[in-house]
Amino acid sequence: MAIISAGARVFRARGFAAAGMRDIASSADLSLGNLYHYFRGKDELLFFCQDRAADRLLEALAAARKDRRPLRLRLRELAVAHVLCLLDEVEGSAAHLEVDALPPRLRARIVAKRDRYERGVRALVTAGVRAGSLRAADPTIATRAFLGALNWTAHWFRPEGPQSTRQVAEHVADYAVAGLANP
Amino acid sequence: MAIISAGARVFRARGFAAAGMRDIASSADLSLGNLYHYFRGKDELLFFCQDRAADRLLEALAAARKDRRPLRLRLRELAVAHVLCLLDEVEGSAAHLEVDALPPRLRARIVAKRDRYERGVRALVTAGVRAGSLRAADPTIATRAFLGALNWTAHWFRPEGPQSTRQVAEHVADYAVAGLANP
DNA sequence: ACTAAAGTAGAACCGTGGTTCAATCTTCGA
DNA sequence: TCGAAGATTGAACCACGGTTCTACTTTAGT
Repeated sequence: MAIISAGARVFRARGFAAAGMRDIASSADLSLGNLYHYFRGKDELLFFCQDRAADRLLEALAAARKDRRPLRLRLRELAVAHVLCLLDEVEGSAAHLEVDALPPRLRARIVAKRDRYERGVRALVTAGVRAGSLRAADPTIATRAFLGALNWTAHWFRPEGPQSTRQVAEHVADYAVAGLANP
Repeated sequence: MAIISAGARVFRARGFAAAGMRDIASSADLSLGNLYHYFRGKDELLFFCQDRAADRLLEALAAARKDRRPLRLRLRELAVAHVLCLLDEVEGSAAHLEVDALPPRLRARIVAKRDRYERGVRALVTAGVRAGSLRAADPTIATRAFLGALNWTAHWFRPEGPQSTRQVAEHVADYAVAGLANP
């Protein structure tokens, strides 16, 4: 699946619409025609990128659900995993931007997974609110703002920077959870 | 400047690369050729959208600087203005996504303004940390996470939803500031 | 070794879309 | 009234890029 990684790399660098199949092919050390031997087209390639990233997020969600520690810690760990998914796995970044670039059929499948993820995170947040350890005037909005703080990392993080992905992920996660914490 | 608004609307709906000059023209009730009478090209149109939004953000920053209340309140008001800029002024949303779509010359001018804004916000955050009312392990990262929570709103907000832009802006701002607050 | 399936390549097709152009219509001050 | 500057149009140009096609090469099972 090195092809998917190459595609995700180009998607991330240039954006979906601006990314050319020729770019992706050469980035994957394939000829253009050969690339079409593996994928029906550009849409499908993006779909696989997004699908893999969504699966990874859902895995992290499942782990956070099994966990029995306080919800603050569980959400923090989820947040770290979320950011690492965006920064380490190149597919992740491509996945989170440009969800609407897909044709309806494929788009629906990704949106479904993404919604499942968001609902799961929201459930954790509301559980925390009920338990008293978290606070959120509007859990839906708070959850989206929480995820926004995480997602935006893909926009500004540069690997050449001084901090490792893990350091960045932990700092961002600390901030994101603090916004929900009950003082 | 109704043309800029129309352009921003299409940019936001379809994304820069996918937005066609024909779409923009018809959305602005202009013929394609006439659109080129007012703007040299697609790049310049995006540039004006981003430039206006950046100016609006800088205005909000200036207001937050003049303010003499506690930094938490000033940052909250800045956050509300920031989100409202994204949601109310259609140009705003177009501005924040796809910064890299511009040719180097124009891009540099936008990036300069955006950096000035981010530095200004970061200065407010570090001032709050020094004063003891705020807390941030890494002010640069915290500021970016803060702005991320705000910026991501443009991705998920739908005007048809139950809440007004102002309500959403205030909820998001509450969350974003809480992430910086010293408990 | 043989052959069928999969891998690989390069060129060509063709629609889309940014841009340009020449021509016509409005506006408005002199 | 006249004419120049700006507004407006529709069509045409042309490059870029997604996709397809056909032919050649490698692999793998019998």
